[in-house]
Amino acid sequence: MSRPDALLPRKSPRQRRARLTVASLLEAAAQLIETQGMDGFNTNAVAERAGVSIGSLYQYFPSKDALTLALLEREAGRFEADALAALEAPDGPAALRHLIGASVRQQLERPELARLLDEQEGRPELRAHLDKGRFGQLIDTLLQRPGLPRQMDAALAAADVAALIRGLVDGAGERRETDLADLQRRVEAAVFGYLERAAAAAPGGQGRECESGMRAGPGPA
Amino acid sequence: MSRPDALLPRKSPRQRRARLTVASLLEAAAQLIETQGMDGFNTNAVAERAGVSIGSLYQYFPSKDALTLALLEREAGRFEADALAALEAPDGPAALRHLIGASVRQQLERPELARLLDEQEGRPELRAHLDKGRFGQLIDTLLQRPGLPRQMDAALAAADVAALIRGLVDGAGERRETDLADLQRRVEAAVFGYLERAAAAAPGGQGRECESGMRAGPGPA
Amino acid sequence: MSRPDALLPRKSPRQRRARLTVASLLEAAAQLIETQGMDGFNTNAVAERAGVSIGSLYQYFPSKDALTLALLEREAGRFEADALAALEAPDGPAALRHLIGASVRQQLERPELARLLDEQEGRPELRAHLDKGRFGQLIDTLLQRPGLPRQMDAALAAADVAALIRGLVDGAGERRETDLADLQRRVEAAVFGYLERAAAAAPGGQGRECESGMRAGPGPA
Amino acid sequence: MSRPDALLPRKSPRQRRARLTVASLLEAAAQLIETQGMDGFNTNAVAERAGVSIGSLYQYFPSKDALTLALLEREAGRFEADALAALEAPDGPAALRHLIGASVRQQLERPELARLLDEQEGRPELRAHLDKGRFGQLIDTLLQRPGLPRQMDAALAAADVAALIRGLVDGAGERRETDLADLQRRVEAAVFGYLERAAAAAPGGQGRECESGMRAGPGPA
DNA sequence: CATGAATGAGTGTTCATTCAT
DNA sequence: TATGAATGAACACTCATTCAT
Repeated sequence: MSRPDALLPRKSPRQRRARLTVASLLEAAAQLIETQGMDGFNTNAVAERAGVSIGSLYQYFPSKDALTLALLEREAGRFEADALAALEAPDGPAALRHLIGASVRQQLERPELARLLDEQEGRPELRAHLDKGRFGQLIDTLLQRPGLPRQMDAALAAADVAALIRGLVDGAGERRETDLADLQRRVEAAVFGYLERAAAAAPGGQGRECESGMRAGPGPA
Repeated sequence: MSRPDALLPRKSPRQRRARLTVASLLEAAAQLIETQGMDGFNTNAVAERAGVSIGSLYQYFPSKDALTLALLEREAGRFEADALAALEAPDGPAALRHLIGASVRQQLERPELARLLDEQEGRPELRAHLDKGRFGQLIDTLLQRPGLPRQMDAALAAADVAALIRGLVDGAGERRETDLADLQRRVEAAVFGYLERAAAAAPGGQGRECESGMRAGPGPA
Repeated sequence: MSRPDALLPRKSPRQRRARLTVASLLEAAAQLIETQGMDGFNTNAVAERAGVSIGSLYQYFPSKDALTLALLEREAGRFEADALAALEAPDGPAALRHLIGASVRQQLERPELARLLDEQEGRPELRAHLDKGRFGQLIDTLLQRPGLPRQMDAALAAADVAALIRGLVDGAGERRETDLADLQRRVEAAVFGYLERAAAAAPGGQGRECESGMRAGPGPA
Repeated sequence: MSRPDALLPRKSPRQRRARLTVASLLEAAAQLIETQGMDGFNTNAVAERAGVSIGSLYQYFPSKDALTLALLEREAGRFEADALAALEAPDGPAALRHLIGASVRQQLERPELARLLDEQEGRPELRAHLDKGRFGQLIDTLLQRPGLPRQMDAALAAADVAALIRGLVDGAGERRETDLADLQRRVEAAVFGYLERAAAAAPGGQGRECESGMRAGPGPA
């Protein structure tokens, strides 16, 4: 907590072995969080499960928070790899649908992990170091796409959409839902419903879009 | 964690002094959680801030979790006192609007507390002892009211609406929003949008309601 | 008390330093029990007297009971190292005399420690994990040797002899006796007297042994 | 621990109600010790089980040790009421047999209580205030009676006999024996065996008594 | 006198982090 | 560089005892 860089990985692993070590540490952390909750997530246990000494863990991560952060980023990366394809969708609704799909997939793949990491993102120590709103920014971008109702405050709408997606998928995860398609359908209902009505509430909103392409299309594979 | 009743209050305060002690303990816990996050929430600190000895805390709460639970219930009680009025609203939309209002008020009054307590509700040790889904059940009831689109799976829809409200208000709390009316408007957009579209998606959905009383009315007092 | 393995040593010390740590912890525990009684036996004090941090104690002993158990076993080991030679004695009486000698030596060496540890053995949490009756079993074996009166219920007789030895030497320890030879003489009187008379009481007991080799011989060195 | 009289009952209960309160406190203590071991024996629990406030407990007993002591004395009194009849026995062996009978009865009636209280007697804080060796003194007296082998050191022999009886009956209690007659038989074997041989070992011991009235008679009623 | 709320030193235990080897 | 022994601040919780009501 002392040094300002206490959250950055201590060194980028250049050698292959080092990269492997880092990867096993992250996966060990993920598994512990999944199976035992945040209570079971302690550095000694992570090291042990990774088959590495606690000293080695601190070679690569200067603090527990740094490890948490790295895991958060690993998951964010996985999500983005999936979500960025949304940018290539033909129009706004399709793009948004793809993004929702990515969220749903991410969540239902490792629900407990996703949910608990979501909570960690709220921790003040981590928030500062998080590419915060990368998710929100992506949505922000997509909301500009044609075919979606123009929002008064785009950033706010993006944040709302992000929060709304997160709330729904976390809830589904807690209930151990597994039906991706159904969840996708409901999230789309909420997102597109919100966009339409929030926009409409603004003076001069465009009711016309009520029957636009926003109506549930085929959705992503 | 030893006894099964380790979460029930240890003894009910009979004397006035005792009731005061319990109240200060709960409020001290609330304040600590608000100002320092869950990290600052430890039994010794709670007792100190309440101006009471640690022994007194354990006279009334057999464990830290019991204290957390009691706080959770205190807040749930406050919410319900506000929310139950929804049952007296003339129709479904009005009732739902009132419920959303209660949620928004609760959240924006003590945003950090509300958010962190929401997270605590997810802890397995507590979930079991929680009147789980009191919120969801209330919504479930309201969704049956006339004026709202009939949902295929009412319980699921209720859970979704609950998750969606919670996601949006938590997000607003994190961003330290203070404009209750605007937040209310957006949550209504999401909720009514979801209900309409989720219902519509079901075969034989009723497009007619698109212009029904669900459209933003004056909102709750 | 939580995990079932909370009494097994947590990890075996591999490095020399670790072995030293464990040994000092055990000896510190022994000394505290000796000098301050069980009241002074608390983990923090043990660690401090051992010149080790409390954390180190818990590296090797998962709980206070585990430490107690280990100490119990250390002492049992010392006793057995001495007592097992009894098996090589030429006949029953000689063997029994040797065993009594070992008991007497053990007791008078560190009387308070021996007495208090004896009491600990009775604690339910520990009894389960104790090679219970190793002492009794040894006696059981010796009682089969020639030259000793045959007992009706050998196991019961063995238990009685064990209890009787323990009672006498504990009592002597409490009185701070130091004359090993005299104590040995009296314990032999009780043990052989018991064996002869308990056997005689059974129908067809052999009064003949009244003047056998059971009469106090020279005893062990 | 401060006042020198911290172990004496704070006041002799004169009124009938007070005597009742004291009695229920003692019995509550006894039951807690029996059922939960010394761990369950704490002042608050005793008061609660006795149906009395903790404040009242401290009205009658200035400290926990005072309560323990009083319980110890209650049990000693019960024992003596039974044992003193031994003084009226016609000869030494009969008297001793009666004493053994009293010990056996006392032990098997409430074995766990008896055993744990025996251990408490060893506590330094209590030993000082105990009519120590009332048991030993009684034996001492009995050993002077005709018909028993003369011992060199009568006090030592008495202590040995006491320790030996206690060891055997405690052991039997731990094994949850219930056959009073058999236990009595074995204790007599040990006691008389010890007396005969310990005496015989002294120069000029009287082998003659080998077949004296010490041989197991009918035993006490 | 009885009550029971309040006290607080004390105890067992955890876990992030350091550093000698 | 990797190891794992060691550290110690921090924390949950207990219980003998006091004292205002």
